[in-house]
Formats: sequence, C-alpha cells, structure tokens
Amino acid sequence: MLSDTLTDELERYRIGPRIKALRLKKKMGLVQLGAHTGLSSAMLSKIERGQLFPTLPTLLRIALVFGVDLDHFFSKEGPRMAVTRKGQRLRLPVPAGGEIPAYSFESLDYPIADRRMDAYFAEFTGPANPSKPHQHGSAEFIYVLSGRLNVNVDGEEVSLEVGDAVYFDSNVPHSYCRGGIGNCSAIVVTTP
Amino acid sequence: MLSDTLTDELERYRIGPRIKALRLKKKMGLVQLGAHTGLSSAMLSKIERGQLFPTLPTLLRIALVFGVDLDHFFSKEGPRMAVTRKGQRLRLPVPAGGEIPAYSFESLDYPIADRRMDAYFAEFTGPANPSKPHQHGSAEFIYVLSGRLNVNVDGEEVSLEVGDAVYFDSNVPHSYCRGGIGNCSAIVVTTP
DNA sequence: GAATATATTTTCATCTCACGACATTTTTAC
DNA sequence: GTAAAAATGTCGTGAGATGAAAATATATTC
Repeated sequence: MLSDTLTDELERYRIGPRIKALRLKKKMGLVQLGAHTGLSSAMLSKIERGQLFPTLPTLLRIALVFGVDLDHFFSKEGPRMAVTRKGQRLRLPVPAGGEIPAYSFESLDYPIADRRMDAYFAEFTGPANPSKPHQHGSAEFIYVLSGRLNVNVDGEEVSLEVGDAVYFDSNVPHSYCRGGIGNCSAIVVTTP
Repeated sequence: MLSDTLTDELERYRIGPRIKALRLKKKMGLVQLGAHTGLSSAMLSKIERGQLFPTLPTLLRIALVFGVDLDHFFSKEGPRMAVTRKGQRLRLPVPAGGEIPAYSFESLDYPIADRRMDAYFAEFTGPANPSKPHQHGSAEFIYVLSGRLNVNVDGEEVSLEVGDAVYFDSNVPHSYCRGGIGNCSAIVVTTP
C-alpha cells in the first residue's frame, strides 16, 4: 500500500487530470492514446483518475506523444490573483550595502504566495554603472518602458530601446546598465 | 528491461545528479539522506547515478526533505537569449475565425525554443467586447502600457489602468476586455 | 425504441523492477 | 599504517505497475 500522506501530496500535482486534458485537447480516446504510447487503455484510465501513479518511463512515453516536457506534469497550482496598482507598489529593499543604488525595484506581484514568476517594475537611475553580475532563477524577461537599457548576458551585451524586449536564461551571469542620458524604466519578469 | 531510448531520454533530465547536488549542498551523506527519507542509502546511490529511476512516491520523499517541488527535478536546461526589437516583432495569428479580432498579439520572445515563459505585446482594439474565456499554462502576468483593461479571472473582474499589473493562475478560465474609450496595450507574460 | 459501435472502467492475474538487507569496496580521518 | 565512514555492489523479495479480457457506460445509427 502506498503511504496515504505521500499519495495525497502526489495527487495535488494532478498528473492524471493533466494527461486527460492533453488527450481531450487532441480529441483522442484512451485506446487511441494507448496505441500511440504502447500502453493499455486500462492503465491509462487508472492513471488519469489518480488510481495509480505511472513510473517515469511510462509517464515519459505519454509526454513524448503529446510533445511536452516531463515538467509539464509537475508544475504546482495555486489559484490566486494579485492586482498591483501603479501607486501602491511595494518598493523592494535595495540589495547592496552602502553604495548609491543604480536602480530600484517595485514588485508587481507581491501578494502571490506560490508564484511561478516574479514581476518587477525597475527604474534605473544615477550614473550608468552596470549592476553587479548575478544569476538566479531559470529565465528572465525584460521589456523597456522608457530610456535605454544595456543588458549583459554571459558576456554578450545588447542595447535595448523603448519597446524592445529580451528573454534569456538567467542561470548564467547577467547584469543591467542604464544606457543613454536619462533614466530608464523597465518591466522585469523572472521565473523561480 | 527498460527500453533504451526511454532510459536515455529520461537520463537527459539528470534527476540523479540534481538530487546529489541538493544533498551535497546540505552537506549530507547518503546514509543521512536515507535516514531523513526512510530510503536505503544503497538505492539512493543508484538513483543518483541513474542506475534506476525512482517511483514518484520515492522521488517525492526526497523532494520533501529538501523542501523542493517535484518539478525541480524535471526542468530542462538550455541557455539562450532572444532580443526582440520594437519594430520587428512577430505578429501572432489571430486565434478565432471570421470575426473581427478584438485584440492582436506580438511575440516578445519568439526565437526561444525551450521557453519557460511566453511574453507578448498585446493590443486591444475595436469594440469593448470581452475575449473568449480561455485557460492555459499555469500563470499569467499582465502589465498595462496604455488605455484601460478589464480582466476577468474565474468570474472576478478587475479594471486596470496604466501602470497597473495583475498576476493570476491561468488554469482557471479568464478573459480580457478593453475598458474605456481608446485602445489598450499591455504586456502579457505567461508560463507554459 | 432496439441494435450497433465506441469509449471507459472494473476485475484479476502476471511479472517487472523498485527497494532494502547485507557484503564489499572505496574514501576519509588520524 | 589502521579505523571509521561513506559509497557501491549483490541478491532476494514483494509492492504495485501493467495488460488481457470482461463488464459497464456512452454515443450513434437505423
């Protein structure tokens, strides 16, 4: 017998329902999916209803048919919405110590507990010194609202203007630097 | 015996190495981890070296000890950067059929292959009709650039003005609707 | 409406393979 | 060098994943 607490926790991932959703989206039946995966429709039925948990090889077979990653089945949920008004953003503490901060952040999704993204409004001020290179999370997205922003990702430097956007893997070292003369503001979205 | 191709594909997730990394970060030994998880050190050793793949309950036990989500073991890697210039965005095809589209999308991260976010520049035009309710991905973030935008998440409706932002779970049905008189543009970021 | 086809769930038996106990080897400490 | 600890190898067991076939449910056709 499977431990109850583990079973419950696993079911919170709703692996089965997600498989079913993928299947229905492609308008497939269980037998049809069974044919594609080489698995019996009986077992697929049980998996979809959380009656048993597939082994990783089995789950991978299913994932391959739908062209999705395994992590498609493991992202946690937590229905919630958080509105952040322009004038009521939470200003985030400046990371560094005694230096004059080259930029400031305001959270755009602070109230979210189980977040899959972190969204910030960033304002780059002062002299055009690059921020300390840092790396975190898994991906980062930046959209320039005003001014000019230079972004350095793993040595590669690009200059962004208003309306430009950049997306990159934030596991590699990266840094920002205000370009041009005036201030620069941008939306920054990162994934944990 | 496990199918070779499946095994190879599974190993690309490097589940074992990730467990080992977590363990070493906490300066744990295999026996110690075994004590915490209730698993034998022998098996943990095999799992770390990809000699066998844990069942989901087993993997969950390990995850719980380290305080990580299951998807921590399934995220794929792929360092890359994609810059999208304001005038060179890829206009995305309008989903619906013959109707007048109420909004248009321009991708802000199109070149990224293995993306963890999808970023769009959206422009809401025409009459203030709500878009068809839809649900997808796992999370969504919207930042209003101009005009006024009404967002409906699972029945809950909010009106956003310039500079406002909203974050919500996009597994639940949601829809947009241009508010006010003029057009409305926004940044939309979603996670897959 | 019955009849046919199709899709899903249940039952039940099989058998793989995850898993642990213990032995062996390798590494670290001293 | 030896002793202790940590990691890996060997082997047997059984939980539970998986499939075959039957039973049930759902849809379709005449």
